[in-house]
Amino acid sequence: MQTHFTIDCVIYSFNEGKLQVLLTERNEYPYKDWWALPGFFVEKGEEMEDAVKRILYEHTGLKDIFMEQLGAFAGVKRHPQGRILTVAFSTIVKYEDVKSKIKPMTSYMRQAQWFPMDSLPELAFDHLRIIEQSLLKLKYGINYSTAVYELLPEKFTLTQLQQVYEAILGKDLDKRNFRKKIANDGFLKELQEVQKGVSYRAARLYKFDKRKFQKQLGID
Amino acid sequence: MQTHFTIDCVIYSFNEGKLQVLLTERNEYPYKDWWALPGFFVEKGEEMEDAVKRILYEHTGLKDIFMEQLGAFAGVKRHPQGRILTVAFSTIVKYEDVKSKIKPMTSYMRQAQWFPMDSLPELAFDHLRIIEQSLLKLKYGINYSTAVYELLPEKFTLTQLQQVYEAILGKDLDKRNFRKKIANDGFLKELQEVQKGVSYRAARLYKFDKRKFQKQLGID
DNA sequence: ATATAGTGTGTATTTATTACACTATTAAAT
DNA sequence: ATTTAATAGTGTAATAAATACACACTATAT
Repeated sequence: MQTHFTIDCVIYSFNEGKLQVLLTERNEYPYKDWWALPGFFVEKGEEMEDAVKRILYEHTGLKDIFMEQLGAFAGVKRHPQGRILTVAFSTIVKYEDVKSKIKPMTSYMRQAQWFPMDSLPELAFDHLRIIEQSLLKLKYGINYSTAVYELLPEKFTLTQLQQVYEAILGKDLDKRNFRKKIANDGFLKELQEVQKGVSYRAARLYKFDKRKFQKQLGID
Repeated sequence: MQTHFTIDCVIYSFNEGKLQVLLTERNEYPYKDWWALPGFFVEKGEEMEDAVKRILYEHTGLKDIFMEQLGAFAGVKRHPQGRILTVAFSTIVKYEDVKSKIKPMTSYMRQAQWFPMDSLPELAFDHLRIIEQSLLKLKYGINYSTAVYELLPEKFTLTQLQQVYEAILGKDLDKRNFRKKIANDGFLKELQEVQKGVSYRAARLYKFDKRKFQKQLGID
């Protein structure tokens, strides 16, 4: 038996203290004018990983970003025109790296736009479910993945890092305990630099040291 | 674009102190005479969850067992005849519940047989990769799922439970610490019954109390 | 000078994790 | 009746990790 085969992509970034998701406005039936996850049909002979990269590139101008598979959604009724199996992926990009104007790339989609996770519009198909499931995965893996650092610029303050944790976990953390945990992990490189352009005490900047992270994880 | 659509199923059980996987011998090209995961094409209009149930039933005679999706495997080159997308699932059954003779159900597959995880035969397609990935998932989720209890009979001893943990984690555990952890979790109901038919001191039997487990998990 | 907003720090308590060795019970063998 | 073989069952001390909690410091804007 054959099925149509698409991929959908949950693209995260972090801005204004909030986790953001990239959505596009559909220009085709069904769900014309609804917001949906960026996604397309996978082409004949195309690896699905390449299709994800393509979508990411078309919507953000970014390349070579790691993407994680969430799973297949294949309900017979998820699409009014019969089964369309979609494999959902999630990827994380730095907000600042995405060109300010995201353009419509095909006739199927109008514009693309960031939405904060806590105020999503109504979504086409089962895309809300996909996003929810993806967030759960992000949450459970937060300490075993580099996701939080991919959401931040190269140099960041501990407060920003804490905000990313809080956004993903959906709860506030204690500042002192958080810093103790981070110091204890030892994945960060402290820079001899501080934040600029703030009208209050400037915070110290840090970098993520991927090598140390991988070494620590590898030992387990 | 359309693709062929199959599902493959990693069916686990536990016997003789080892985690076991059910495999079938292929009777068709490609990979004729190779061992492979039980799997089939999903039929038109059939939910993939129903296809998994069907396969489980055909191979074990069992129904109504929970199954977990592992993800889609869709490499263009995984099947010599062009892309065949497969969604892998895993399920767990009690060894004792499976009829002793597992019969071939279709012309595609000859026999089905349990193999202990630590001595699998060479496998068709990317099925070894699927099994490995599935085991990883089982391992990481061991404390947050009911998997271990699904591998055991309704009444079991603490030693049996420990063996299941050891089989999944792939390492030995300390008996006293293990029992302390289990007692501390509080998911087990101690029965006024002991093991029978053993030629040494009979161990106490326990039951898994699913309600307590779910309550505990829900509070988080 | 002072108001503002966020930075940066320590200690005590509780809770989990690890390491470690002997006695108790039963059925079978003698 | 006694011994043997096989597994069940149990506690404590040491260490490490997680939590709860409050105030002084500093850069900038006005």
